[in-house]
Amino acid sequence: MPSTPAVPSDFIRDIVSEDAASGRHRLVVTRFPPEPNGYLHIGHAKSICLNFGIARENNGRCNLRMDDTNPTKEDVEYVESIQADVRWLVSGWADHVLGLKPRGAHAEASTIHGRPDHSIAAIRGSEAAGHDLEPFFASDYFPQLFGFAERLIEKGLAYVCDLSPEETDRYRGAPDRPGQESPSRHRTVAENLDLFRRMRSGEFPDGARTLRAKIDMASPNVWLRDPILYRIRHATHHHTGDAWCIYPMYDFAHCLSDYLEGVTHSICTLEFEVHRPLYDWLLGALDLARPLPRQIEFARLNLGYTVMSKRKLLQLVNEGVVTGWDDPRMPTISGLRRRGVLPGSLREFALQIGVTKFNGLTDVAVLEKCIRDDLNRAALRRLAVIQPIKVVLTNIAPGESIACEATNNPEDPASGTRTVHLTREVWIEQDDFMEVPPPKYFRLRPGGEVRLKYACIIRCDEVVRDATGAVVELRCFADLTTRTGQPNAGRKVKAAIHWVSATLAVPATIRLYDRLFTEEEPEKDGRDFKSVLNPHSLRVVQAWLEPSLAGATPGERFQFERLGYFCLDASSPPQSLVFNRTIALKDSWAKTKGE
RNA sequence: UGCCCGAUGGUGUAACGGUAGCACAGCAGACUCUGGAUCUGUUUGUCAUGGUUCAAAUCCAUGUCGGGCAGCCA
Repeated sequence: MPSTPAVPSDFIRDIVSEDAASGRHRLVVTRFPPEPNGYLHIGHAKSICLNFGIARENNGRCNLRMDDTNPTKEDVEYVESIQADVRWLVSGWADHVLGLKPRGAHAEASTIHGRPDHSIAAIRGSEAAGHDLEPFFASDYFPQLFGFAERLIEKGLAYVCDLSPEETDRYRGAPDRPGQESPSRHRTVAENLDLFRRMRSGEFPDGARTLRAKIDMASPNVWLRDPILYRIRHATHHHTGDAWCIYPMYDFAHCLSDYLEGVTHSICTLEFEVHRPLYDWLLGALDLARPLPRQIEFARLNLGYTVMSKRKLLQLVNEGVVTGWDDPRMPTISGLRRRGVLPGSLREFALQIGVTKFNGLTDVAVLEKCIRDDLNRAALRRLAVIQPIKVVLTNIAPGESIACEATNNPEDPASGTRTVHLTREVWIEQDDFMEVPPPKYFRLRPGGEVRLKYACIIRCDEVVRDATGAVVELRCFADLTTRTGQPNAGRKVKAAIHWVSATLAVPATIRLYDRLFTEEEPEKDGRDFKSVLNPHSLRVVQAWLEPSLAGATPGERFQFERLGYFCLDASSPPQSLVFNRTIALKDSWAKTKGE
């Protein structure tokens, strides 16, 4: 088992600890602020674990906030899925620090030391009983944000600009070339206020005007070249409907949303590093009454054999490469869940990979190790045969059934045992028999012996072929004195293989998943990620399962011995069984065999 | 090419001027009624060049390489 320190440490946690120790804040508050324009993926899981982990370690709070300032890209379907995914991931670990608000609550005005202020109250999971709660929405702050914008205008720090999108682009200059001031830059405060209010009342069409901060068109940081704060968009918003036709930009909305919620540490990914001066400028320009939040950036997750952007994942969904956002091959949280991954595995993964500013590529083996470790401890063992070959046990009578006791989970003695029945005809895996085996092959061969796990040792006496010469049946002798509790139970053979009774087994459909891409870096050297899709990422096969599996419930996970971990699909129809393979067991024989 | 950020074994990550450690992967072995799990051992590393210092992965300088930034996206 991986030995991860109980209290993780990284440069961000160090900063938070120092701030907490300095007494600068009453309570450590972080936030997880996804835009509801897609499903959450494992990269978001890293961020969730960081933000909720910090809140948890400091007995603080982590607000879930929809960063929904762009009505044309967002949808309620996404806000629903995001909530479900966050709750699932955090459940049993950090629910108590999950910050939400009473449904319908808005930011409220107050006065602090004679200065006007606005803030919104949060309720932590630990005090949530009896409340009807919902996430925070940046769009709930549109009224306050509008007020902050007016304040900026009044201070001469923002102006309404008449430049068209193309002109704005041209005037911005380039990273190595200063920009040029907009002709609108020197309007009076009164004129700006009037124009901004008319923008809001719907007097102008999309793109006609913007509100911009007045900073420095010659700044080497292009985000300080009079960035746009508001744009006109006559569009219906998923949360505010048609109440607004101007919408704030990310940079303006984000820092102030953090402030309104009392966020102390605003943790985001590296691409926002160049935005930090703007984040600080905006907060600094408004003379705010309470301590300001602080932005800290870390490297986003890159994982081998997958892509990690919502845009590309959406493309896979839209083009039918996968069946949906929750296709078990997707690196989405919902995909991993449907695949059978436990939330604790993802949390452990986040701990293992750490948090830095180095933009690296994480080996999927780390994730797989976390998934296996978790499932190894939790999953009940069952017997199943995927590629069957028939074995006839010649010394067992037709209709005879021999009860054998099978361990449910060797890692957890409390899980007890169950009974499996040995009959004259059983299925074993085709891989577990070879007529002319290579060296070091331990399984069944003509004249050889192998143990049927939990049952007895069998000896292969005869190989039966069909007209084409293909092996269709093995006739074997079952040494019943080698059963548990029998005199020869201790007899050793080189291998124990899995099996199911051919007469009692239940059929099932099994979906065998493999990585979605054939290359560890699908987009290496600018190549199109769709050109390296793995055509065998899904294989559907029929299998035979031990009868006890007929009662499995959707979402239930098992280890099919020697094969891997499997999860009854959430949408498995009641009268038939559909299992998803979460992950195969490590197979050192495959390595030996491969050379 | 302007600005910002980064660089420690194959991969990811510690060491906060004083013994380069951990995890994953790999390899070898032990054990095993799962070729799983477990256990033991083990290969491999401070981007380069200067400087400061008794002492540098760590501080400074220069260079190299990698990433980010020029949406009315977030």
